[in-house]
Formats: sequence, C-alpha cells, structure tokens
Amino acid sequence: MRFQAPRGTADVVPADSFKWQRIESVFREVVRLYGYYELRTPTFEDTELFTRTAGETSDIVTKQMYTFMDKGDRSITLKPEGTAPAMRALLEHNLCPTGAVARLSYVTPIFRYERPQKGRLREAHQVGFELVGSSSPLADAEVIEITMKFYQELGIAGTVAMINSLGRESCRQQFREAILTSTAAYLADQPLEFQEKVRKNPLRLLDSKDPSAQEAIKSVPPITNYLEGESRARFDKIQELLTDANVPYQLSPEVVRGLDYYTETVFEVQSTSLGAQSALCGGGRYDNLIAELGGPATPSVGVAMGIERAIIVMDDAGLWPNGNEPDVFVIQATDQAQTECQRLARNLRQSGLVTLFDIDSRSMKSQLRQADKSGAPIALILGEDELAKGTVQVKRLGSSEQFEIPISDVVAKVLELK
RNA sequence: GCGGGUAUAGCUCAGGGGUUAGAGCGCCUGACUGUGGCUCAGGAGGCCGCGGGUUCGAGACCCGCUAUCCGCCCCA
Repeated sequence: MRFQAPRGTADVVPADSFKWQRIESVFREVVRLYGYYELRTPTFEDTELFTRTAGETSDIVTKQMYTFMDKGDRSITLKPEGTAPAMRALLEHNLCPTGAVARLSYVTPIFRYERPQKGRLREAHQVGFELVGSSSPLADAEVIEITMKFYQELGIAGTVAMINSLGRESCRQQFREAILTSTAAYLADQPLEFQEKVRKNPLRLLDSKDPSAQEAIKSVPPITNYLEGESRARFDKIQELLTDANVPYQLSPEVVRGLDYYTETVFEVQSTSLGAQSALCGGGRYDNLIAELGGPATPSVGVAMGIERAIIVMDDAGLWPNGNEPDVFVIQATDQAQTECQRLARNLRQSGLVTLFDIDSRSMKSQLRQADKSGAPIALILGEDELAKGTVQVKRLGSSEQFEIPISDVVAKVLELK
C-alpha cells in the first residue's frame, strides 16, 4: 500500500517551492509598505464562528466545511476562510480599540470540502489583509490599490479590479425584491431547491454561469441603481480615488461574493487562465462582522488572494524568471584535493554564496555535468596541481572561458562574476 | 452534491486479447591522462492506479473503488 496525499491536497515539491516563497515575499513586502502587520491564527476554530459570519445559506457553511467533534465534545471546524478568525483574534486581544484603525495581514491554509478541479483544492492557501476600524472610502480604495499592486509586482499583466457595491441593508432589500420580480418567470421553471436558495439570497443568482440564468438576469437593473445617498457617494468616491491612483478597475454588477458578511463595496480580480475558477482574489467591506462576533460596531474592509491560483496564472504566462540556481559549483579534480575543496566551499558560503559540491567524489566529467545542470554560472576546479601552486581554476559555465587565480582571491572573484 | 474524460518508466505519451511491455525527453556510465553543453555507444528504472470478474490467456474486455482533469455548483 502506497500512500498519496489526500484528495484535494497537494505537496509543494522543492522544484516549485521557490514560487511560493516568491509570492509570499512579494506579498509581505507590498503590505509592509502600507503598514500592515502579520496576524497568525489557529488552523481550527469553533464551528459557530463560521456559521455566524459566513451566512447560513452560503455554500461554504451548508456543505463545504470540515467540521468534527473533538474529544471534549466541541464542534470544531478547519477554517474555510481567513477573515472571521482574524476578527475573532482582533477582538480577543483588543487589537483595534474603539476609535483606532488596525492593519493586519495573514498567510493561511483554508479548507473546503469541494470537488477538486484545477485551481480548486480542499486545502488551499491564501494571503490576505484587513483594514479594520475605518468607514472612509479611502480604506476601500487602499485595499483595492494594494491588491492590484501585489499582482503588478508579480508581473501578472492585464488584471483589472472588478468592483461593485451592495450598498447598505436598505438598498439591498429593495434590490433583492427587484431581482425576484424581474426573474419570477425564469425562477418558476427551476427546481424547488434552487428557488428556495434564491429566495433566501437573491444575490446568488447574479454570478450564475448558467446561460438561461444570465438571460433572466439581463432584465435586472444593476444594483448600483439602488444605492442610496451615502452608499452612492462612497462608491463614487472610491472610483475617483482609484482613478487618481491609476488603478485599473471596471464596474461589475455581477460581482456579489459568496460570503454573507459583505456590505457596500465588493471586488474581485479574475483571470482567464483559471478555467471555471476565474477568481484570483475576492474582497470587500464587512461593516457588521465584528458586531456579529460580539464586538463594537467596527467598519472594516479586506481581501483574500489565492496563492495556488496566482501560481497557475504565472505558470501560464511564464512569469518565473529564475528558480534556485546556486552561485558556484566546487569541483575536485583529484581526491587529494577533497579537504581543500571543502574548505573552499565553506569560505564561499561564509560570504553568502550558494555553493554546491559533489559529495560522492564522482569523475570530473560527471562533476562538470552536474555543475552545468545545476545552473551555477561558475565552476571552481581544484586538484593536486592547483593545490601545489595555491591556485584555483575558475570556469565560466555557458562559455568555454577558464582561467587560474590564487586561491586567496577566489571569493572576491566569484562575488564579482556571479 | 451532479455529469463527462483519463490513469502504462521520473515527465509526455504509444501499445486495443497471444512469448521476456515500448518511444522521446530526463537519469547513470563510457568514448587515451584532470574539463560541462553537441554527438555516439551502453545501462538503470514499470505490482500497466487498486480490487474483483470474463477468458486457455487481460496492460488491453466488464464491474467496483481511488485519484486526477473538464463542465455544473461554488469560490481562493
């Protein structure tokens, strides 16, 4: 019996791990510039944290959570998303005292029991950040701007922030009714279960890919028609801010998000490389979430970006300039030089140079082949002759250039050439 | 949760009832002394996804399972 990774999970093998490291480091750097600090929360939480916040009708809560009873008869759930746990921790540690603003970032696995597909796993990973405590449209714009900067830094070209506004509760109420009336004929022909779902949350109908649903939706006026004074003003202001910041965006009335805690602003970034899973990230404002968790009313906005999905897009576009090539390969031309080769390698590493060496003392031909394969730009050759003279052969791989220098100059030379 | 495709070497894939299962790429070794890439020669590496069935005989046909991919649903 050979084991394999559980369905919907994936190993990150050494040949790919640099991609994860790159995405995470770009994320940390971008977010750092705006003053966000990392928050780490547990892998599992009380189940109720998610049922209370994500929405009882949402698919995540109704059928996608990894929920189990622990040995103390507590209902536990592996976190299906990052925002609710972050807000729970924020309250628990009073990270955002009343009147203050907090900026938090996180890198986390998320778990959803779904049928796996390309870009859709049961254990996936997200990077995300939250701007807590401000109702200013500048907060919405900041979050969207950072998100787009992140994708730009990764080199993902042509991305556009697809933005929409769900308005405040009263706007949504009117809009829900408008959806139900204008799609009544279509709905009547649908399965009862589906009708029920739409009645509970009509917004769900909007991002359906079913052609007949899309046809029916055409008669629904955009939700932004229903935005009342303050919501309207906020949405306009956000657009103005994004335009000023040179952030590419488009108004996208079909973007409504699958988590019920969103209010006012919602947005996504999509990519065609992802097939049926078109969303690269999703975010928005959640002004009621913290109060829902028992905290003071705290307007907040945030976003979560899929790491695996970013990797798919970057693979597709060939955006990985270099992997993890070593700087230099040390080659022992004769066995007698082994100790000296080891010393040399140690010195190189002391100076921060990634240095490889064939520990199996294979033939020189083999060592050179390995050096070539490794992608190192330089090979250093050291044998009896060089030992006697106190020198080293420096070979530039990729050309046939080779020269001899005193061993004492080697580190400086490699630093210069690499 | 529903529908469809696929599963053979590390990778991409051929073989469609009949001896010891193949190719390309990759890997290892060698082609006079201590020199890579190109070329040539040799070699290693397969429970043909797992379990059952049909058959004189199954990698191939049938059933179940598992995994994966695509679509629906949903979303990162």
